[in-house]
Amino acid sequence: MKILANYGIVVKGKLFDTMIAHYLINPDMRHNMDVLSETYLKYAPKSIETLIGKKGKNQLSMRDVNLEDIKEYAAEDADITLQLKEVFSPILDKAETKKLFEEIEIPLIPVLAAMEMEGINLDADFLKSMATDMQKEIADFEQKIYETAGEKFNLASPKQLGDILFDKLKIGGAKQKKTKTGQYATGEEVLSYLANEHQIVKDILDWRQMVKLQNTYIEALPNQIDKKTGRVHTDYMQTVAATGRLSSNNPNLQNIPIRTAQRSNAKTVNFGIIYGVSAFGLSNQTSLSRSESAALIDAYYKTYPRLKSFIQEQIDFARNHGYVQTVLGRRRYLKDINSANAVVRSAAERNAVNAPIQGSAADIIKIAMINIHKKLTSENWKSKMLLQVHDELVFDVHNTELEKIQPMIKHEMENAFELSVPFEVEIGSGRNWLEAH
DNA sequence: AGAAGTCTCGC
DNA sequence: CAAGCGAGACTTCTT
Repeated sequence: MKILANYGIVVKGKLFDTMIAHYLINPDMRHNMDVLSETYLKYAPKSIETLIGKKGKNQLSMRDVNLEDIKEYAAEDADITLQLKEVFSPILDKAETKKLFEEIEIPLIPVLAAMEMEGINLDADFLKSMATDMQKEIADFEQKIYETAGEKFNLASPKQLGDILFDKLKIGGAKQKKTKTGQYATGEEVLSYLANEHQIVKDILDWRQMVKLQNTYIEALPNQIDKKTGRVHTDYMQTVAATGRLSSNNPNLQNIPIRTAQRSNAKTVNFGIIYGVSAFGLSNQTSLSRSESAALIDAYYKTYPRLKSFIQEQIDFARNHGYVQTVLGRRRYLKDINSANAVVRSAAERNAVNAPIQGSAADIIKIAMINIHKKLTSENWKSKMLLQVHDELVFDVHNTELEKIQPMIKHEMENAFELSVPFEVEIGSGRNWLEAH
């Protein structure tokens, strides 16, 4: 989807793979992991209280704060500094955490504020014409679906849809998955499984995708354009995600569909295994059978003996200390790690593995952002940093700086923090976000 | 009006 | 039972 009308560059770091390799101390691992899982999946069908806050509390927005105030970020009267201090207060006595607070989170505030205030350009004309085309297509699909169903109903209601599909049309037989409230489940996973049973299921999947794009992005984003600046200005939340990631809202610019290709099979497998996916879960997602999935997971552990011990070490550490931590000492407290309830405890154990990987990646890109912003301002670059999407930074680049700025940004990303393995970074440019990928 | 539930977009 | 972290659109239930 074409979003930016500016010239932009995107820098994307292999943060997830790098963090795993770092923790497992095997520099070649990220490549081997791809090869291994691709080998297994080659013939498979495609189908296949943290340190920094709690959800809903202490949400920080940079939008309403005067940039000049933020620049004086150490000042006691800066709202955000006070809020951050409140969130951090229980752990400010710990030396390592104090360092994280003072050297990462506080210096990040003016960086985020500048990005929010800079805003981002939307190609409003393009979105408008896209909305018109999309509206027509959505209406056509609705017509077709209602005809097939033999009645009109609220297609956006999973409840009504479930009754039509499973009670009236009796698709997929008698035994259908239910949600926790007892209505039929009609999620993507369920419908994809039934797609070959009835054309209406395929149509509903297509309709859902179009409506999602239309309502969440194509029509919603232009409404978020600021009248004064003509751009959209997201709010970055610094104290929401349990792992230390940022989040973005009003609008969320971290979930813009920028590429149609999802995640590769290898990625799905790597991702799942590190986070403790079961054979059941993997087979659901990849169309591998349960036993094939179990064999794949087993092969992973055999190929990477450090993987199992890393997982066990994280769990043991969490049991002993009540928290796990990232490379910079960012903590995630896991109150359920010793729970008697196996489901609850297992979830905490997966958190113990996930948090240091996801959180360390967040630490490292934050350092890179601070350093890049420092260079952009002190060296009087005209280009601006616009967005952060977890492992990716997006810049609005002045034409004259296009060649010169790329090595600088790449270098700052790759060298933000020294790990036991190199951190690989890709960089691309284009006239909009899509082209730059 | 607000909360809860369901679903789907991103990394 | 069954992969981590988010935001948000929409429907339905509760107050």
